[in-house]
Amino acid sequence: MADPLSRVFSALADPTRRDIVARLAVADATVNELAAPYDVTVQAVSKHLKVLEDAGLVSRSREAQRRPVHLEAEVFDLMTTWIERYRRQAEERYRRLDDVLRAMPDADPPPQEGRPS
Amino acid sequence: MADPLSRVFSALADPTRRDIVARLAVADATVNELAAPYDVTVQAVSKHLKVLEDAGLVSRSREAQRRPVHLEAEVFDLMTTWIERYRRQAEERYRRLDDVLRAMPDADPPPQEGRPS
DNA sequence: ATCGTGTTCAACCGGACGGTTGACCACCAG
DNA sequence: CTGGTGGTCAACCGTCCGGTTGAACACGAT
Repeated sequence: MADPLSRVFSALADPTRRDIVARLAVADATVNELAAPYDVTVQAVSKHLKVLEDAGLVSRSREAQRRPVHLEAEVFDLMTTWIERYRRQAEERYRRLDDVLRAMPDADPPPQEGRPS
Repeated sequence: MADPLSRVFSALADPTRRDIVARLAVADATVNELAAPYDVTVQAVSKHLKVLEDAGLVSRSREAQRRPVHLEAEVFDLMTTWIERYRRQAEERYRRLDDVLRAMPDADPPPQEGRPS
């Protein structure tokens, strides 16, 4: 699974990982701090962090023997760009469809047009 | 995996599924039409559509014996809301950190502080 | 009633995933 | 150098996932 977009989406598909991101948005934290709230082993959390790191969502710097984890928020743009693109496209399509329906040449009269909001 | 957010992220973690969404943003299509470009079986695509449907990204209406697939773009908001929330939070955190650094009272001069860029 | 087309269901397979345990490495403190 | 603490690596386990094949279902056409 090479492509970055897949990695990011996949990384955020896990609730624990999303929660970790949420907490890192507040403040950097060490692996042990991050693992504390969950009832899984520290190793499991370390794995989660590796997934987040591979997705570019997180970076670990070395500070003495601790490895503080830091949220790398730029990658979010990758997703929002993708999402917005197709959301817009779909909305545009609605608009166009409405136009077509409204301009119906002589077909059966469209009652009040189907898609209000 | 009950929660909607996980389902949406997970659904979009697959490149084929993202491509399907991209194509559905342009126009509705049947399963066979959707399957044509890929070198996988129709059944596989049908499975992909089920995943997208369970995530609320897609709906299938019955029209004669065909089952046209339609993109349901509202679910995108679920993701963008989540993403924006933490992106903002992280940015806010940066801003605040900068303020603190700039207002450094008289503490020992922080060499360069750990995180430049 | 029968055929053809479009779609889905069911069973199976290999590989990835989330989790565990146990050993190991890196580093500071005595 | 000997611990102790924070973190990772490695091997293993059960489950999910994307794919296949083969059969079934739904419906229009003949």
